[in-house]
Amino acid sequence: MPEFFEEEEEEEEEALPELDSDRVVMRMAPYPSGPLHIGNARMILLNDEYVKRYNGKLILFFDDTIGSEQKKPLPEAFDMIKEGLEWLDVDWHETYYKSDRMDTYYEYGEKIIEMGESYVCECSAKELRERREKGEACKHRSKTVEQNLEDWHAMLDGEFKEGEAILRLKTDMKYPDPAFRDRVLFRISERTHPLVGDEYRVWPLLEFSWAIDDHLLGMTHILRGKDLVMEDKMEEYIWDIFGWDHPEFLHYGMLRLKDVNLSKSEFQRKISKGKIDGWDDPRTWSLQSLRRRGIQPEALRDFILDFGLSKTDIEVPASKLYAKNRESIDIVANRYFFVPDPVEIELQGEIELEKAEIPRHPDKPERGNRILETGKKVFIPREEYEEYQGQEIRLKNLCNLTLEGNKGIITGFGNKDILKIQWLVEGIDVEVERPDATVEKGLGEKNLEETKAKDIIQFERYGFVKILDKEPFYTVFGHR
RNA sequence: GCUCCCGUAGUGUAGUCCGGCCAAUCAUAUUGGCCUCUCGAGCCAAUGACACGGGUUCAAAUCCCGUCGGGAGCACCA
Repeated sequence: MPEFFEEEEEEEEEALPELDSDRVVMRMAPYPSGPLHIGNARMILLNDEYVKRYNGKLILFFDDTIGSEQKKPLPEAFDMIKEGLEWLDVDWHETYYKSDRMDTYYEYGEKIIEMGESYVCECSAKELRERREKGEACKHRSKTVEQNLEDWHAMLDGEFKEGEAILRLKTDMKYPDPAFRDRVLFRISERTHPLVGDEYRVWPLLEFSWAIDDHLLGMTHILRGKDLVMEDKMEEYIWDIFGWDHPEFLHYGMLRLKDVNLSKSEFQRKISKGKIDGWDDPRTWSLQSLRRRGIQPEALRDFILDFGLSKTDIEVPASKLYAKNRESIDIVANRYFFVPDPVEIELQGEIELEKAEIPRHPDKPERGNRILETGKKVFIPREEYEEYQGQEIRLKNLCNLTLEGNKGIITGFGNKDILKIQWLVEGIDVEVERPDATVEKGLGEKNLEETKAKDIIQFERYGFVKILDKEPFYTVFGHR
């Protein structure tokens, strides 16, 4: 067993490119608008994997600037993110908050104005966009350093309202990449921050705050998605202004799960409107929701690390994650019968067996058998009841029968190579929460009483579920 | 439209930097067989790819040019 794992880890590491460095300091920078979800896992696990491999330092850096109206920091997100990291077995060494470092950003913001590299712009967002497109500078660009410093202090002192003034970097309005023309460094926001309240009204944008912090905290490697490649150039531009060394950038492409939507802010809206129960709703694909479904952290890690560091955009079906997870849980999950949407049928003929004995796990006989009562009246799933009318099927470990309406005419008892289905003569009410958040009801065998909450079990022919509650018996569906 | 990135089997991925050891790796998927009283697991086998077109070279998945396709950015979000 240990050998098996060692081997697998070595392969995993070889899949990642080597870093050309003997010292590694990296950071994960989640934005606290909700818990981490499977889409963030790539950023997290790649960082963690590299740092562990090089015995480096990993910093958790909450990117909690004020955000936007559509993307707000959420007070409970901070703890949910840490909870997700712990679940994923990520080791980090220090924790920082952007909102805690505002004075540092102001200090360097002022420096960059003094160096004549930035200016306070009073254009509206619309004007700015139009000029950026045309490559035209506005009149504010040519102000003197003294005027800019004065306006900057006016911004800080609250003399401008939200949207009335911003600090922009002087790159070049003719720069070929329109995205790079005089980007915004600071802007005014009158929203209340969940940690620092109304203490600040001028907030840095990520490019500036990162340029400062990545240098100040001695980052050696910066891992980010392809969607943020332009931030590389911004950071380099700012580092050059201050004459600082450049850390190395690593990029990964966009990861999409087929048929799964992964927007944190969208879920934030739905949750606040009450359309979704909470952050562990299976539809959110948050780490919390995956844990709830019985996904194992090592399966997720395996799944993600398999993609390596490629810049290719990928779309993978969730079934790939399930395949990994099955490797982890198949051997631990004991088997039980669950009859979804049960239909009662009456057996015709003599029943030979008083009890049916079925192993708890087909590959682990040492776990013993579970015993099921037999009887004339048997519940079977409606799906098979309807689909196999007139055909011979087998009640697993009990008997063969031909379905004739609500009657089951017994044809024999020996094992036979026909469809085998689960059945019960008695049982307890069981609910299964499906990945689409609907709840399927059915009958579960009485032996389920021997299980514990949090156990992962398999309902034969149905799939793996995690037990959440025993009274009432409530489970969450993981996958087949 | 402009800028940047990417393009290996159904899906991912190794190999691309430093051309030959690549008639191309591994996983997953699919199909068939074995095993198993689950549509689970396991075992064995098969299927299946270098986007296209030029060029350089004794030799190209690998280098160069072009084309096509996909993605990202062009927010006072991250």
